[in-house]
Amino acid sequence: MPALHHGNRHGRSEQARRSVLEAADDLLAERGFAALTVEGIAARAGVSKQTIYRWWSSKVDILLDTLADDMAQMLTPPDYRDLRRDLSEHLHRVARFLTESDAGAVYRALVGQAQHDPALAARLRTDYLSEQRARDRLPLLRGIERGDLPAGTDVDVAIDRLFGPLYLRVLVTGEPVPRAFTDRLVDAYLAAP
Amino acid sequence: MPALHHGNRHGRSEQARRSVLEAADDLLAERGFAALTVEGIAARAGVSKQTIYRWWSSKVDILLDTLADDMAQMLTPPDYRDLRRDLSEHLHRVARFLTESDAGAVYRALVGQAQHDPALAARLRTDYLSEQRARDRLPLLRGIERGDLPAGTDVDVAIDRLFGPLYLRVLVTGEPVPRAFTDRLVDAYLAAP
Amino acid sequence: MPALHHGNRHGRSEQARRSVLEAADDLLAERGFAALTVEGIAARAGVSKQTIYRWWSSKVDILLDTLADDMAQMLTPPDYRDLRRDLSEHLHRVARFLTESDAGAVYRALVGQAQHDPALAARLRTDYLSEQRARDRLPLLRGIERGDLPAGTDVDVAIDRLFGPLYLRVLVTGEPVPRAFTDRLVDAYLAAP
Amino acid sequence: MPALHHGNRHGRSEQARRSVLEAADDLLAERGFAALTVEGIAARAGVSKQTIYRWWSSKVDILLDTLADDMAQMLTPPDYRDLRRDLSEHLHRVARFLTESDAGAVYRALVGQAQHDPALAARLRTDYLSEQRARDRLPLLRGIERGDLPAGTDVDVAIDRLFGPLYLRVLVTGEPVPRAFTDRLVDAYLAAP
DNA sequence: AGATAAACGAGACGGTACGTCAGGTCTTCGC
DNA sequence: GCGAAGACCTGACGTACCGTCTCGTTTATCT
Repeated sequence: MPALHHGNRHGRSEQARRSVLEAADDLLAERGFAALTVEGIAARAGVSKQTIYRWWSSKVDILLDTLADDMAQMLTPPDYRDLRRDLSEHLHRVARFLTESDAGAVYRALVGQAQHDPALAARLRTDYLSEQRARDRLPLLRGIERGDLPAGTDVDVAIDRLFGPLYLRVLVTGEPVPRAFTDRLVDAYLAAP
Repeated sequence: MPALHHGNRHGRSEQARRSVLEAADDLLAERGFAALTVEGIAARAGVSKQTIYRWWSSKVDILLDTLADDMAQMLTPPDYRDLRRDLSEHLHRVARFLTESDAGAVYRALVGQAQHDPALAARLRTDYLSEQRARDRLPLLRGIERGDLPAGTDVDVAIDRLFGPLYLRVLVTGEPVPRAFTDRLVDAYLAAP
Repeated sequence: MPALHHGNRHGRSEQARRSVLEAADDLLAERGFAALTVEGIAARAGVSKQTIYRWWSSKVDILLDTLADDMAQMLTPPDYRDLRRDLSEHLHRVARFLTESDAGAVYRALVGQAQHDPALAARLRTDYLSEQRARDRLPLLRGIERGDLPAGTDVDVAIDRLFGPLYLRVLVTGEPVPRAFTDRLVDAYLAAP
Repeated sequence: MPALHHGNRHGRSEQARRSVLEAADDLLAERGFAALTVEGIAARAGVSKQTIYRWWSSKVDILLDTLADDMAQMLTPPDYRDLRRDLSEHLHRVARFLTESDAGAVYRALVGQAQHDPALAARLRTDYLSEQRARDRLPLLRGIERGDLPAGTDVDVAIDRLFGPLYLRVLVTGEPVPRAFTDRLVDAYLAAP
């Protein structure tokens, strides 16, 4: 059995890194963002505060770190070679990510915090949202290639129309986002693309 | 000249109330929500902390108080007896409210905070968003009455489709929301209501 | 029963002040200066760190505060109208203060700390030692007045000769300071004043 | 030129040892004992913390190490075969050691620290002060041998009387210790030995 | 000429305490 | 009785060092 890692010459402890990310995730889920503290994360992770501050600049920074992998994994659109189905499935997955997954809770917390913190907003956009936007474009671009959509289609506006109502419900009104709702958005878009 | 009010036997000081609301508004605009503290508001307003806690439960509560009047004032839709024009104008006003006004900044801060604070989320929805939703429905209801829209139109989905993309830009991507964009949303909606 | 004091407009809590001084004294006696921390004092006194820092600048400052009264009380020389007896008694009292009393332990800790901290050294000298020096002079001045000592006696050197050996044992060699020893110092001084 | 030493099989690096002792001495002189840290010494000496902890147990231990040689060198009493002159010269040297030399600063810091640290106090006494006491006795013992002092002279009390006032000024009152003062102590002692 | 093993630098680790800040509560006194 | 003032306890902040630990390198000595 490998002894517990207590630092070495070549870089950080992967063990400590994982403990921190898991502790942050768990505490966010259990108590919410407002009750999330660096001290609490350190205690839960069995890690010293200094170790956290050595590698992350704030609790927000930790949450961003937990988010990186999950988003690409969960939010890559499928390719059924069928525009309607691709959109329907992708929207549904995004809806489930946002409303049901732990990573979605992290994401909502960060978007909320970004309303108070322009630096976080900028970082979210350049590092996360732009990649997600690139993934969201894929089904539409494939649709244009196949001729299912007109050549001149404004893909960004399409994405705003398809996903905007979903974010409105998730972030503002708190209404549920069932498949019937997301499918209706697809219908509306395809009726007047 | 009447001396500054320092308490009396007949109800609260309107002066203190206004100082607090203004101070909160100003500090939010100047430094942002994260730097907004009850102590800072008290100092700026020339009021004691106790006075604030006597009448409001938190800084969020103060901001809610500043919001109440402004929203009804700024976000009541006009009535040109023309569905397209009503929607276009109303969406444009909402966009300007959200992106340019001080009250809009307060609103965004509160929606952000609501991501971390379920009690605030609930209060926002019951006390503010539902009223706003009622105002948003008016142009569409009038359109249905006039026969500009089919009788079975789902007004709530319509609102989600019209305003969702706008919120997506404001709260998430940070992209501007020019009139051209909001008009395009109206076009898309009217093309497939 | 009077409720516990939790602050008021005019002045500090005497209760908090006493708790802190007692806690500091106790902890010094129990664990020594090195283990004395502001956090520990706060916890023991049932007081917040903030309250300590509001009124004292450091643990050293607290200890100085505990010392003020005790020194004048314990170290005022008696007046038997007899030089030898006055000196003998005063030296003995100083020796007991330094070696046996709690206040003496505080004093030794502060003199020790003053070796590392010039600001403390200066403060000790101006605020405490100079007053003690004034008290130490009294028996000798009375002896000069009575003609028991020559008019030109250098009182300060006399004090150095009488008390120096005592401090050497207390601070450096750690040897005991019995009455036989202090009396011998008095004898030696009176033999060649 | 030999490359910098990075360890060898048998025995420690003399270079590292010297760097550490010098760094500790310099930092004590520059910033004082309170600001002296093992990390600071390591950085200044170009040595790793581990190397320090391998050979010394604390910063105090390092300072003790710097002191060992210096004391014997500087504080061995001369032998002029003249009691008054021997004592006068030795007292003067001790005074200069304590007040003017770097080693004296180290010594004062350690005596200060010993007030908070019984283990250090014990070690200082057994390893350093007893040797110094042996040196201090020499002039007096020679005086007794020569018949300059009575055979029954209590040498330890003599040392306390001669050196005590000096320590009082150095450690407590901070007054200067000029030759006139030390000579006066010798006069007083010889007048009533 | 290796192989070995002690001592080295670097630096990450779990901790303790620091001194500061804001939160929310309580008490006094002036108007 | 309201409001200003401000002291209080609580709890988290981010920092400085502590003393421990591993790692990969260097180098004197022993095969």
